[in-house]
Amino acid sequence: MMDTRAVAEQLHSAAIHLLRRLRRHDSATGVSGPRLSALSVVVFGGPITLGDLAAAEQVRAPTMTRVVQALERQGHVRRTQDPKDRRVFRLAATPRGRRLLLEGRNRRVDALALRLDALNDAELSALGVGVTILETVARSLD
Amino acid sequence: MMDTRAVAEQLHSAAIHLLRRLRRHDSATGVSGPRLSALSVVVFGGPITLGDLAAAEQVRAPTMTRVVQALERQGHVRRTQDPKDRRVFRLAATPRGRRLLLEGRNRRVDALALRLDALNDAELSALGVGVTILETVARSLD
DNA sequence: GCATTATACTTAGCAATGCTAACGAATATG
DNA sequence: CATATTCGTTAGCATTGCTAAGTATAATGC
Repeated sequence: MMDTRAVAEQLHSAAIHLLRRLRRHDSATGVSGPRLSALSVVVFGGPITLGDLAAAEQVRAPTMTRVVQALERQGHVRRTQDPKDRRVFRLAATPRGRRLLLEGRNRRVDALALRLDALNDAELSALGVGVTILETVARSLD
Repeated sequence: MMDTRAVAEQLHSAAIHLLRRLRRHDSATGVSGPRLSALSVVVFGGPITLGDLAAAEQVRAPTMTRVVQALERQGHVRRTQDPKDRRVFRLAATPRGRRLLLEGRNRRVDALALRLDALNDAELSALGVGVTILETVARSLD
C-alpha cells in the first residue's frame, strides 16, 4: 500500500522541473511561449476552432484572437471557413508552422533523450512503464 | 533494449498534459501565473537574489524586478539586505506568501492524488518507481 | 415566420508581463 | 586608485492577459 499523496507531490515537482528545463530550448524557435503553445495544439489537435483553442490554452477568446492573428501573419497557421456554421472557422497549421513546431519539439525531446541514454536498461524500462501509467493519469484529469 | 527517444517523447507529452490540467486549479489562488511561479521558487529556493530568481524563471532582470515589487506590495515576499554585498538583497517568502503558495500547491496535488487513488497497487508502485527515476533525470538536465 | 436569445469571434481599452537600452550604486580588477 | 564588471532599477516598447461591448450567425420560442 503506497501513499498516493507522496507520489503525487513527487510527480508534480518532477514534472515542473523537467518542463522548466526543457523550455530553455524554445528560444531557438524565435516564437514566443504563448504562440508556440497554441501552435502545438493546432498541430496536434488538428483543425480546431478558436474557442476550443482558447479553452485548451486556458485563456479567453479575445486573447486567442490576437495570438492567432500573429501566427497567421507569421505564416504558421491558416483559417478555413466551416461550411456548416459561418460564425466559426477551423485553424490548421501551415507546412511551415508544422515544421517550426516539430523542430522545436525535437530540440526538447533530443535534450531529454540524451539524458535517458545515461540510464541503464532496468531504469529505462521502469521509466517507460511509469510514463505509460502517467499518460492514463494525465488523461483522467479532465 | 528500449528506445530512449520514444520514452522521451512520451514523457514530454505526458508531462505537458499533466501540468496543463493541474494549472486549472491555480485561479483559486488569486495570483497570476508568473507571480505564483516566482513565489514558488522563493518559497522552496530559500532566500534568493533577484538575479538568480530571474534566471530560474527564465526572464530578464527588469521583468523580475516588477514581479517582485508586486509580490512585495501584496505581502507575499520581503527583501533583506545582504551584508556582504550591498548591491544585492535576498528575497524570502512571508508567512502569508508561504501559506498562499502551499495552499495552491495542495489543490494541485490533491487533484492529482485523487486520480492516483484509482490506480491499483501494482500501477501505483510502478509509477512511484518511474517518478523517482524521473527526478534524477530532471535534475540531470542542467 | 419572425422575434428573441444564444453562440462565435472581434474590437477597444486596460493591466500585467516580456524585452532592450541606459543608468546608478557597489564591487572587483588592473 | 582608475577602470571594468556586476546588480538592480527605470524608461519605453511589444505582447499577452482580462472585461465590456459590438457584429454576425445560428438556435429557440411564440
